[in-house]
Amino acid sequence: MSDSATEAPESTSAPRRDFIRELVADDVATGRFGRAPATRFPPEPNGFLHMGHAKSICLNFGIAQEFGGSCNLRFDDTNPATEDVKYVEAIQRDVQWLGFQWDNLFYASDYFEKLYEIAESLVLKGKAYVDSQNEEEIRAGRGTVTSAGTPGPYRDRTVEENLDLLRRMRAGEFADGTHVLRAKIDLAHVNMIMRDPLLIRIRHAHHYRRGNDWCIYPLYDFAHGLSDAIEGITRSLCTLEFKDSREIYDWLVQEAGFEHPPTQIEFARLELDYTILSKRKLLRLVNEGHVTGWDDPRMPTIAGLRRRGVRPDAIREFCETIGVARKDARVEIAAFEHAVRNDLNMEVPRVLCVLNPLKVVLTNYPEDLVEDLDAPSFPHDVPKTGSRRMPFSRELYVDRDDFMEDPPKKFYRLAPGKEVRLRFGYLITCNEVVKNDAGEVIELRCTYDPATRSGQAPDGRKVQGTIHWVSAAQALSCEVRVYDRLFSQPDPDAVPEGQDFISTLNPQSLVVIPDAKIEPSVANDPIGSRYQFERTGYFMSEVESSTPEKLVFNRIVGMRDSWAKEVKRG
RNA sequence: UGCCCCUUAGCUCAAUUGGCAGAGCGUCUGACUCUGACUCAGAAGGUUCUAGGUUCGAUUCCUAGAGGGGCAACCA
Repeated sequence: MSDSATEAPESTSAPRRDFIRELVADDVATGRFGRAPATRFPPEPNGFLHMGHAKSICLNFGIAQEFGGSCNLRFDDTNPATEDVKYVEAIQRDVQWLGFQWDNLFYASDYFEKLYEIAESLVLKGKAYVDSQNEEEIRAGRGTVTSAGTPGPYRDRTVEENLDLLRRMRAGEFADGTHVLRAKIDLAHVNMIMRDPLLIRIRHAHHYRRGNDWCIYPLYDFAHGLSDAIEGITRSLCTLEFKDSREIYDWLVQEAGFEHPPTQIEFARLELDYTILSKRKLLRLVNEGHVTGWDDPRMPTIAGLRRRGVRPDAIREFCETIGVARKDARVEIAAFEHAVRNDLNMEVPRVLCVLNPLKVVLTNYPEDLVEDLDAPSFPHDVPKTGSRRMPFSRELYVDRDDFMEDPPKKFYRLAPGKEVRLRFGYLITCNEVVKNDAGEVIELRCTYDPATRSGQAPDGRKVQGTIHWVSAAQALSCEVRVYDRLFSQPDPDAVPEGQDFISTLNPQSLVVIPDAKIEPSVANDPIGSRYQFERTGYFMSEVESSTPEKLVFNRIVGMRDSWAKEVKRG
């Protein structure tokens, strides 16, 4: 009587929302902003996008989609020294590849005029002034976290003088660093950011979009919130380290007179085990040649993951599962790998490839016979169909890992006197081990059971192990690049004094196998095709490196491997 | 030693806003299997950072403390 399952409160799959989505839902319910939810993804074009950005992209574009709002892509290009069109192009490509389309494409550098007008209006209201102290003097005047700052000698310049100076700054009359525009707030404010923050600095530099039109450039705090406001953003999502900036954000949009201005919400930036998500550090890896470029398949960049073979669906799925919160978070790489496998498992065809070939001769198989075995491309639980033919002959290759001369108890692969099943083929038994002078195993001599072509033994005997193989004569030679985590410890930055994250680079992050053997059925597939190499992992033929003569495969991710765990345990 | 933020299972997050602490991933066990994969079933895993307080009742509210993080760039 107690098990009246029908009565259970059908836990309506209530959309579990994070705190940001709660706020946005509330915005919609109350009409707080008087407009549909509007977000933006605002990268500075000074590097390639990485997984951390993917989290932000999924959040910003996701919210726009879910609430019928809009999301802009805005380049926060206010620093001429670091930015470049090549990054602008890469970022657009990566966002689209991830599956998102912006409602508007904007550049903060297009707001320079508008921002300058706001600057003049602040001066006119006595809310901003031109400071002519040098960098050190300004820093000293700001005080410390435990002591108040002190007003500098230029703080009380007249509006006329400030306006004149600001206009001459813009006109290019002054050298870099001689003057700066500051908001006039409070040098003793408990929030350091509010101690007369710098708004505009002089930089006689070439900007990749504005050329030499401008010699004054707005700083982040001045440009960011106002750019949001200009675009009619409702919620400005950023990472936790900007928490203290919220106060100046609010101050500026208010002083600039925006109605229903946007509001900043901070969330935790993503940190991933065994890798680094910092554009500055990734740039170092590129510049110092530790990787081949921003799109090196070991890089946590979108471009690197794409080249590795990861599909955008997996990245989006991953971003959804990690959620968003206000607490610093280091996510296990296993969670990402799970998302990648989960995505690929249902999508890609199976194929057999022997990474470390060991020759097997079937001594009782006819010399010249080549059979054509039928092999389904998907397992029973993947709702896809298709199959290919696999040649089978007297000489085969199997993987060295699948043979042990003196195996432990639970090793159910090939060993002297033991029988295994060849995937899609026959049962074979190892009779003889051939070694070279150095004592290395170079060939196995086996017999096959002709009655087991179905994979079943007519007498009903059970065979524990099934291994993959290829026919030696027909197999294609290929290169396989086995990628592993870039760093050898979970937190690459956790190093002894005097060292840095470079010292924790994993020397085994790339292992090249120059001569692997793959079944011939893949010969005519388009380069860039993804596969599961059965029992080995997921792979993609790489467009950048493959040639018609020799395919090059990247390992996207290995299979979950409980045997490896068993071995590790001893 | 100022201000602000954070602390719930190994990890990431929940807990209908004060009412029996849950999910996914990971781990382990078993079932299934021509992939040691997938799938399925189950288990272990918690002093909700600590100490007080308010309350019939606190993960939730208050106070103090501890630990972690952010802020003193003419970077973003």
